[in-house]
Amino acid sequence: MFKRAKQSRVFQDVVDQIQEAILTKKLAPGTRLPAERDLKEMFNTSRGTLREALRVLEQKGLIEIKLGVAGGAIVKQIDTDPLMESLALLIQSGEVSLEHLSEFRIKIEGSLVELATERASPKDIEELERLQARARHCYDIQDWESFLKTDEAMHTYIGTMTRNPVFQFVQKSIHDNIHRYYQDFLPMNRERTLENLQDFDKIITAMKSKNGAAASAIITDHVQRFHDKMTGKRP
Amino acid sequence: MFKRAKQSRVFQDVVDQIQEAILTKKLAPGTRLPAERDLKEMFNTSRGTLREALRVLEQKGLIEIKLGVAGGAIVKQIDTDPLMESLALLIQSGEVSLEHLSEFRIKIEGSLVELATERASPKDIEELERLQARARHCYDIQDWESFLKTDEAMHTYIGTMTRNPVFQFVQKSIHDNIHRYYQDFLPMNRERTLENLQDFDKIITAMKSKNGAAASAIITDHVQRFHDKMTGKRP
DNA sequence: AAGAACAAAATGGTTTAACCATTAGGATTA
DNA sequence: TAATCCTAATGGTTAAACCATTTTGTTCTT
Repeated sequence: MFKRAKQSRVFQDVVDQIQEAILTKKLAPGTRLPAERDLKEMFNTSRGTLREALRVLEQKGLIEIKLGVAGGAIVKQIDTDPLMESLALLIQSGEVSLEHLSEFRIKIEGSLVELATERASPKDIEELERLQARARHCYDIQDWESFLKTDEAMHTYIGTMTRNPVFQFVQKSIHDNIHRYYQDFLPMNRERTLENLQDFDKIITAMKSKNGAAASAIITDHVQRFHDKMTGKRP
Repeated sequence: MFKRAKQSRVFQDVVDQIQEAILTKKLAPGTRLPAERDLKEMFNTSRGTLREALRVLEQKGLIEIKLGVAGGAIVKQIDTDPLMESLALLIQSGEVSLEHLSEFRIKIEGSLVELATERASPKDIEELERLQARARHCYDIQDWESFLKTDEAMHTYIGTMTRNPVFQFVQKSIHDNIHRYYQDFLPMNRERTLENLQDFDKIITAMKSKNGAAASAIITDHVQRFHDKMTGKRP
């Protein structure tokens, strides 16, 4: 029925107060908080306790701490980095496997591409073609590592095109984490890379003609093939 | 080209060492770390610095700290709570809106229900029917708050049925966050609640006959209607 | 005047030693 | 036997000092 009353953790109270101020924009991104020695006076606490609070806020991605004179705690623009770090922990701990991620991709990436197609601006298409050209160059000089990076950038950019930060986070974190362990499971070679290039050619073509359904179908198949290779159904 | 060399932050080194030990299962969940006064000796550091490290690990969700004798830092089973907290921060900061979340739901929840249908065990269906009965009871006594909680529990349970932690996290975090701000946008009433009940009746029926496509279609429509109401397209 | 070298000061990072608050478990008592 | 109290281990907090880094201004050299 009731929750246990708040334990007396002074630093938690400091965290809450500063977090509240940041979330309600009383402290805008870029703002520099007072020095630790001043903050400790304001909160009527010791410097050690205050620093524990700052450590927590830093870990949450709400502030960034710089050294030296003119240094201090600076309010950060909130981003998805802490989210991605948490996901990486789940993967590294084995709680989430690459197969799990890959299965999720199969279900989501088609919808994502469809949305991106609907909302694509001419500039977006240009950027995709620029990335695709770079990928082709990497293929030509057989630089698989750079190819993978470009591939990741393309997927991530398609996420951006949805104009929806949830999709953007999903896309970024999936590909960031998949690529981090890619080599262990599925080393790139000439054949796979070429297949990848051709798929993206088709996707960009479909996007240009605003054919979201087609683009979705192509990438879903693309992802499905990747999943099958990884899980060894078609080794 | 190069990253700046690691800054001398002793507590970060302590964090890394303990995190490494946890992720590689050298420290299993449930294990109790030595007392702070002992750890500080092992790492050859001061207690303050050590505590900053513990604070970070606690924030990451890797350990839990208990008070009193026989207390201390206990290795936690990693879960999705830190991920959900990060998402909540993004929402509270306005970086992600409920409309963004809702749009994401429309695209994903159909696939999720389809997967859940494929993998549903008889026990799962029983559990869903139990929850549905509870929801009906809440409807009968017009307890909208409990109804919402039960509704959230059903969605979350369907996530569990996918047997894929990624879907589980997505479902949990979406509904946890949507319901947190539900009342502000869309207060429940007799009509909406009844509609909700009927939709779930259909979904469970479709699941029982292993008709994933039908279940998917029903919930997608359900979510779409919710989204339209919230964004005011059909007020 | 321009640039290089140096010095000063502010700030975060760390250390030490002490005391307070909480809690499990044993000792005591009714 | 059961309730109560005491003890000791452990996390939480405080205080004062010193170290390390970095910006900024000053001085010296050419």
